[in-house]
Amino acid sequence: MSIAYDPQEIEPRWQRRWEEQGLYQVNSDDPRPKSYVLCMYPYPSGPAHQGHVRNYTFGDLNVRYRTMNGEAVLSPIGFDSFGLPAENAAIKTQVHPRTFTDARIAELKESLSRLGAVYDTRREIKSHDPEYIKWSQFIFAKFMEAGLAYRANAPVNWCPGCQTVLANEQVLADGTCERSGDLVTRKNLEQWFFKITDYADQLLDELEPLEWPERVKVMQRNWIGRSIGAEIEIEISDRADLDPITVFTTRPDTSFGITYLVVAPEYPRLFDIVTDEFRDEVTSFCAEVSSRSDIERQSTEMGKAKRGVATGAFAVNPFNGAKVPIYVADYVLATYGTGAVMGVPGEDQRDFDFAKTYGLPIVETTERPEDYSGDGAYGGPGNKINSGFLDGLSVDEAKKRAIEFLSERGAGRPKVQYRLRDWLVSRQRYWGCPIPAVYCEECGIVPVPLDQLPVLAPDDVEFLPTGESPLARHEGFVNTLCPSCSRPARRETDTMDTFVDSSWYYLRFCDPFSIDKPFDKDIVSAWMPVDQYIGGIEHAILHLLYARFFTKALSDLGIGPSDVREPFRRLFTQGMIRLDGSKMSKSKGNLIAPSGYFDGVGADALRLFHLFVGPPGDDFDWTKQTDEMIEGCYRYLSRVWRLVLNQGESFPGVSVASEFANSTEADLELRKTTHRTIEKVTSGYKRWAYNTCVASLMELTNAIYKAEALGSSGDAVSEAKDILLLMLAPMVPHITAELWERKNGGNIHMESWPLADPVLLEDLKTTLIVQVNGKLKDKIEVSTDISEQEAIAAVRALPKISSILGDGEPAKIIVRLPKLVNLVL
RNA sequence: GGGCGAGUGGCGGAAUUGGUAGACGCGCAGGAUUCAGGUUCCUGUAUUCGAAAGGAUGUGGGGGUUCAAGUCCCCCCUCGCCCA
Repeated sequence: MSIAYDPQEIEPRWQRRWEEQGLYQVNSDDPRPKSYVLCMYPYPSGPAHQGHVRNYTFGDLNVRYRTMNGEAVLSPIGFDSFGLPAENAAIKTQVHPRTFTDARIAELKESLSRLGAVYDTRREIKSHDPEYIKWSQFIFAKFMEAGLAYRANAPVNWCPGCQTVLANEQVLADGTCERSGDLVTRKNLEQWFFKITDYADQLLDELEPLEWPERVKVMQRNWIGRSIGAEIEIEISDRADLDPITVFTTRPDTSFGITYLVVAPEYPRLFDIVTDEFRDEVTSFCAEVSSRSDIERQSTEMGKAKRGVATGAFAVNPFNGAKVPIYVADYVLATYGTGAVMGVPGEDQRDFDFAKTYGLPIVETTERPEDYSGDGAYGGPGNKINSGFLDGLSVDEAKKRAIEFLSERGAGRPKVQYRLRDWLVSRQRYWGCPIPAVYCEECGIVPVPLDQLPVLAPDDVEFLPTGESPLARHEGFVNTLCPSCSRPARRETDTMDTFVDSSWYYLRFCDPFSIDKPFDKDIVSAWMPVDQYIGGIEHAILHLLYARFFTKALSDLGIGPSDVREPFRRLFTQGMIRLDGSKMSKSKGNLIAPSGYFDGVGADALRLFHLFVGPPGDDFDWTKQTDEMIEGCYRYLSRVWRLVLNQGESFPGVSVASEFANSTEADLELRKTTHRTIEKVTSGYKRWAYNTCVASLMELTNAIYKAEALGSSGDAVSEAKDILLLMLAPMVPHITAELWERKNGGNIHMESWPLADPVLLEDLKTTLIVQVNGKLKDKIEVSTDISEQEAIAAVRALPKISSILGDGEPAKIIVRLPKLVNLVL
């Protein structure tokens, strides 16, 4: 009896060997077909949790599987090491964020290493590394030169908890900060933006061919929110001194149904429009609205809160000359469209509700379908009515005709509107990449030139909970010379959103060795796009949209290769791990830390569990039963261990068919099972159905045990064991490497993925299902080339069937050879 | 309110094209091994009627299409996510 399976002895040994051997170091001149497998850039929060384990198990499995399929696989790892937690810790403990972060990185690296994940370690990247900062800043400066980075005064999201400005994407649906949970407020501040809206159309259109989960694509489409419609200039009645109000609408066909106009409380010219009589009321209304969140304001359920007040002014409908009142209402946002909308209560539910509340007329301009029974607004198709020259046209025809009418009169134009806003990138924080800009009284805003990069934040700063960046208080940092005219100037003290760092790291991974540029275009072109990107669904909008924007912008600026327009060809979003029963919270932390499992059942058993527990894309609940299931995985691996080491003799290599000339019946059965398993498991790997791969491999294991008991020959058994190990190798690398070396010598992960012998996949016999009225009655073994007559005769001969039939005849016989015969009585 | 996804034993889940529902594992029960516990091995395990043979029912609920529905169609319920 061999010594027992001891992961504590095996795993560290192999982890050391993989690191020493550098097997997963690849170069761009590798003759093998290239591929690129990447897990999303992790924030180093300390030792890995089970979510990491799942993520990096999928990543490592893909790297090893592709390598066994003959590809040169780029498998890098790095750390998204800037961010608030390190700075918050600094404020609390006065430990420098770098010290704190480096310690967390070391812990996460240790976890990944103990998981058995393999990387090209030469390519490691850290966002806070001066080399990386330099090129992030270089890109920012290039964006400035190209007008893609600009400063603007804008109403911004301010989180009082984080004491910083947030991007729209970082504000949750309920108006709270995604990080701290505090209610986000509005502030007018001058900030840095990236002009992502320039790329709105490309970001939308080029989403189509990507092999991404459909729901991620849908989320991005919604986020970009392209709507096609028209801008209409609406004159203010009896106020020739005022410019018209511009409204945006996707439904110009409903223009004859305009019964009022609404502007946002923040509408810039609101107080030009308001008549003296209404001025006080409007003023107090606006003050009241400013305390409501956008979400509240857009909600359709507001209870009794006042949604709007009249301004006393009137507008003239350019279509029919009708005078309609102008209101100010909270449900119109200044930041979307023009900050003014036309009120069409007949066809828009929110307008309908508003009109009802304020006693405004409602005009229907679309003929309702005959069976229509709704009593609110109707937004569906139908012919136009009450619409002058549009009457009788369909909605689409009327849209076109209405835009023509406006264009002819200079009262409007076709217009495409986006929901996507420019990306607010400046943060009033210390632990981020400093924005490389200098304010000079003579030269204005000047980007810091390449030869003065990186701009590094000084270490001798005070971390205080004031909300002001420590950089702003550091005289030595703030005071500088203008790079352009050398006069005294002031340095920008804001840092970049950390999403900037994660927007180009995958490009740097292709060529982290360049010292005179962020990366070499040709080398990037050789590896990109990422063939398999793996991460959580929580990044469906933010990170993935920003990275796509960067890829396109860098390509246009000539920094990235012209042929790489999309970063991630295929995306897999893994399911989340939830903790069952949020009540038992105190033990949670301990429950999900993987280190206890590494120390106990080993990394292989934990990896196997994550692969086996269910479909990789599904969420799963971590429960009390989970430990027992992990134990089961460990038991299975022990079983494989005993199976492989208990053989009498060792057969090197995977055997070929000719060596099996004298096989017995049991051998043939085992070989068929083995080769059918190759088919099933290979297809499972391709479909990310790893849970069923594990099941099939367990079945194969059971079959080998059985075959040995039945006296199968060594060759068939040895072949089956080899193939079992090869197919387990990407999943549980340590035990398979150990067993392969002991059994056959050599490195299993450099072996080729097994191919099924087509001869062994052919079935001579199969199970034929016998049904009566579609219900299963019996099964018979038949040869696969059985004829219809033979099949029917065999079915009739069954005692069960003949007793059911008696003297009667079936009304109909359905035959699907060679699988099924159904007698219909 | 709109869109997308899901609902299968005590539990996690299987079932490419409609054709053996519950693979595989966990748990549980019985047996063998063991001084004993653990380990390991074998057997059983959807529900229900039955001593058994065997029968009936069964994939959230209700209809439908079909020789045949977890799978396709319609309505409804519950949960999750995204957008309002």
